[in-house]
Amino acid sequence: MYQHSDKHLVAVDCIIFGFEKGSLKLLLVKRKIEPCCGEWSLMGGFLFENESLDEAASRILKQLTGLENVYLRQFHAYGEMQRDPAARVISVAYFALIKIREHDYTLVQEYDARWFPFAEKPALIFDHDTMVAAALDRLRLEAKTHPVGFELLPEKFTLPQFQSLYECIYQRKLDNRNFRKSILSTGILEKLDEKDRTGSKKGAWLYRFDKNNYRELLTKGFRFNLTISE
Amino acid sequence: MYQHSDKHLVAVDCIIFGFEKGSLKLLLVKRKIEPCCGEWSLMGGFLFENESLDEAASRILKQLTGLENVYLRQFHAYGEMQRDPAARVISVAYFALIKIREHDYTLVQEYDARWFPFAEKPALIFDHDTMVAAALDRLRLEAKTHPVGFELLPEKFTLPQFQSLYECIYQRKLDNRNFRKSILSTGILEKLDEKDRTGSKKGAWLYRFDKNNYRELLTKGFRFNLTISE
DNA sequence: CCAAAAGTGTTGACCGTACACCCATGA
DNA sequence: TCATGGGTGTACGGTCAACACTTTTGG
Repeated sequence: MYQHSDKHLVAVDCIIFGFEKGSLKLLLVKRKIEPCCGEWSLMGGFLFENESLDEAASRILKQLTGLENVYLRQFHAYGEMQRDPAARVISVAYFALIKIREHDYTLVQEYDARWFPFAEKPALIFDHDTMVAAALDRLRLEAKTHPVGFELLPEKFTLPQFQSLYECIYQRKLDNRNFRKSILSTGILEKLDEKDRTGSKKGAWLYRFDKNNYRELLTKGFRFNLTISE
Repeated sequence: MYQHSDKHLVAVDCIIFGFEKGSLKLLLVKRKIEPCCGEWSLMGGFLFENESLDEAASRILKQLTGLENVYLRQFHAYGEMQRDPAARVISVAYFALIKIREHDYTLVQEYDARWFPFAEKPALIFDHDTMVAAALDRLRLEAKTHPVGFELLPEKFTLPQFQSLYECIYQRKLDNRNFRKSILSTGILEKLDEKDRTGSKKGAWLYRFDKNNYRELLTKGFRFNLTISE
């Protein structure tokens, strides 16, 4: 079947988001092959004959971070003729949300990779800047209607941290009273009996994402909906 | 470069939406090649060496409908190993919104294609049912925040038609007073001095999408936002 | 005791939603 | 004159947005 049709190189590129010290970060690698060897790029790789696109994305993410079973979503396929000057390559882009503290630092070093705060991101090869911009758009969309913030924070986190994450994602100051009200009113945060005193002398209460209650609420028709007006 | 990497067949499949006689429709073709010859499927084709994904989608849409420059958006790439039993094929899915009256009926006949009301859609080959469901989800998302309804209606249309379209998309009855209020308040509809009397004896006023005013409004920070609660 | 971050309530404006009757016309 | 679909306005409740001071504690 289909013998006479053209075949193509298919790549998968991963936009890897993290959050640390109050800023949203991006994991980038220094490219080791031509063309554009030595320049910054997204982590990517070619699709194998015997794996699905999702499997390829997981494989590539694991290669660089050591992580599995993290939040990873396809968001767009890029297929312009000249996007890679060396060859005609179709690239399917995925974005991942990971907890920075949990990834494998040694792997990142091996790959000559680095975490960049979003604001300090260098120019990337090919159409990777476009991909990053699209991924951020998608993240913004997701973060309003799904509790994805938790994917980027450690298991225990404070409300000021949580708010700061949203402020990074939307590049905007939020009112802390309104933010707390709306996030707490969802009932998906579990307040712990511990404080985090690294950020202040008074200390901030730690919370945990109550996944079970979230699932429970979903079945009752609840929809996560943080209102952040554009 | 990249000599040792696997190459793949890449297809593009189009979910083609239309709206006619108060129902949302889907343009499907009867497949002419094995496997699954004779079964209903989406219109698709393989990506050529010398065209981008978007170009392939336009080409394939034009092949079947004769239309160019219509609303056409990529929404997902499908890459499961076994999705096509005959070969390993990556498929990039696009959805199109067209005005049924404007398409080329003879082409559709040549291809053994047919418009199906959404509710009467037959089972499709491979993962095409999944694609259709995903496309509808995407259409619902789009229709809330972008004035895509106009892509499916003739240039001049009545408010009852417009409302009926939204009722089809969201599978729900809407209150006509509220619907009119919200759509008219956007200021992107231009009321014409004509009535359409095909639907009733009284006749309904015809409107036209005021594209220029819409663009104008966008620059002023306006965002289309029809509130249709899930 | 002071600096620095955490935490806490109220009000007004706007928006979404619910709801029922009259109008115009051709048959 | 009647059946059919087209068109119209209001009131209530809930949600969003704006806003400033007190608390805690380590240094």
